[in-house]
Amino acid sequence: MNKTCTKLTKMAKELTPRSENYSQWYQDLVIKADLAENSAVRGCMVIKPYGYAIWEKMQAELDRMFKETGHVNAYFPIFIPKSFFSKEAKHVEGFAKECAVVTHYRLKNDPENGGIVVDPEAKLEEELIVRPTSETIIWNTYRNWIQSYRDLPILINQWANVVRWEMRTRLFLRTAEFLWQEGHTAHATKEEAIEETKKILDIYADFAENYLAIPVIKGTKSANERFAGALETYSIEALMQDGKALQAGTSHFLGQNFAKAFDVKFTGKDGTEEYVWASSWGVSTRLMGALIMAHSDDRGLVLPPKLAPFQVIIVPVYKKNEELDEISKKVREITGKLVSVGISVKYDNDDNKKPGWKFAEYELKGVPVRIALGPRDLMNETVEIARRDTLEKIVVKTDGIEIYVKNILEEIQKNIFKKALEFRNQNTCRVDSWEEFKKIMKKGKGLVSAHWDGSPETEERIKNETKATIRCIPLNQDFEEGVCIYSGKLSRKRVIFAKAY
RNA sequence: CGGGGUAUAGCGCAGUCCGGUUAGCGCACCUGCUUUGGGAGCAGGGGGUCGCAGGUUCGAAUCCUGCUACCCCGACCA
Repeated sequence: MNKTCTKLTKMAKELTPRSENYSQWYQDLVIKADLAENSAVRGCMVIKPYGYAIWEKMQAELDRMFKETGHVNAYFPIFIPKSFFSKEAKHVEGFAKECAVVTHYRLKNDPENGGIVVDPEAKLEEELIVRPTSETIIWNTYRNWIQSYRDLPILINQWANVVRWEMRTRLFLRTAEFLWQEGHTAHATKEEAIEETKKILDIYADFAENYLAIPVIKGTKSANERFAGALETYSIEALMQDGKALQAGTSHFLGQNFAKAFDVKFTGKDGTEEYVWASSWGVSTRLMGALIMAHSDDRGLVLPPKLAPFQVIIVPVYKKNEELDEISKKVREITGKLVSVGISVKYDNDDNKKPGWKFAEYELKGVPVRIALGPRDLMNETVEIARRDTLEKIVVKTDGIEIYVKNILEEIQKNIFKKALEFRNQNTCRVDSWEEFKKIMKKGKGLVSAHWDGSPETEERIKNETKATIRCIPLNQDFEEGVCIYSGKLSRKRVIFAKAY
């Protein structure tokens, strides 16, 4: 029984519930498009080259945004001594149940049964936790780096893998091991740390909307959903095509919790000693899942041009080899023009595959623009251009093609965001009665904006009765008098409810 | 950890109820010819410890027992 396909088939159902042949296309997508396949390791993923190229594009853009705002990259160990981990009470409570633990450092041959066993002699004095997140080991390090206000702020980001031994995994959305970036900043004042937390949230929202082309809602988390060890968790929340919400990125204001746990103090200008203020923030390969689930259609992926490993695929159509030579010559000319305006291009002149096969293949891979070029075009000085988002085809003159394609790419980027936004608008509603709320949640689709009395108990009861959770308390909203949908108590704000991944 | 399912070629599956020659089908793969503007056609070919270990039987993919792995629904989840 193939794990990959079963899992992906299921995921495809979630992606495109309206599609009849989802499983076929998604298997094709993932296996042929090299997005990912499950490895033998429980709940982990293999990201194949094409999928990884998308991740690299994301990395590159985010990295640039971080650096433009004064952040630098560094790297810390994957192993965290157990004692570090338990220093912040809430933190350990939040992560203890999902940690991989290293207890030994050596194997040896098994003389009795053959094979290899863990050498009992090689037991570690202190167990090591495979990082589920790096706050503890980083703050333990920061203690040695920070003495004075002159050492602050520290604005460090780390690109790394982390392991969370989830009871249940979902491809891309919740894997046992995932790749991410985690920022860990240290500040002299509370205000500065909060400002940093919000600044990063803005970067994430900007990235989600302008690169991933996924509209997001910025907000704060309720106490129940807050990061273990944070005073405030900000997040961006997105709506997937199956109507479920996805937390796409988080930015945490940690207060002085970790500074206190790891005794990180600094001397201020006035000579007084104070604990350092902190933020931490991250986005992960979950964004790959978001990208797939937000835009895919029955033909496969739809990639925003800004994140496509290549934006244009050129497919030659020919019968004889001499024709291919002619076409290839023309393609070199066209490629040169496209590259000159910053467009990335791939030319697929593989003789083993027919044009029709290639058309379908690159649609699965979500390549934004396809250019087909055959003898007919050579004669007329034209090419056929096809858009992935609308599937429209049009024949245009090769003269000035670079401007034409550049415009199309920009249009696609805007258009898929617009589509996603329209979908979200259609699937978001304001609800003021408990009966209506229950009815909507029974269908389990979409975002619901409703009043909540602010108590964790009410939140818990709503969750138990409907499976809906508070995704976030949106920022920048006007106060609005109302009554809690569940308890009837007074409320001054609406919050976003949804079923979530 | 509870409930339900699955395990047969690289992938997707049929065959299991009711045991019986040489275990099939589609895709993929290899060879040849014809094809090439939307996943080509024909002909031929290769590939299997039927999840593992026992048992019943003249005979087991099929029945029995045990085990393992995976999937789904819960519990859990920044």
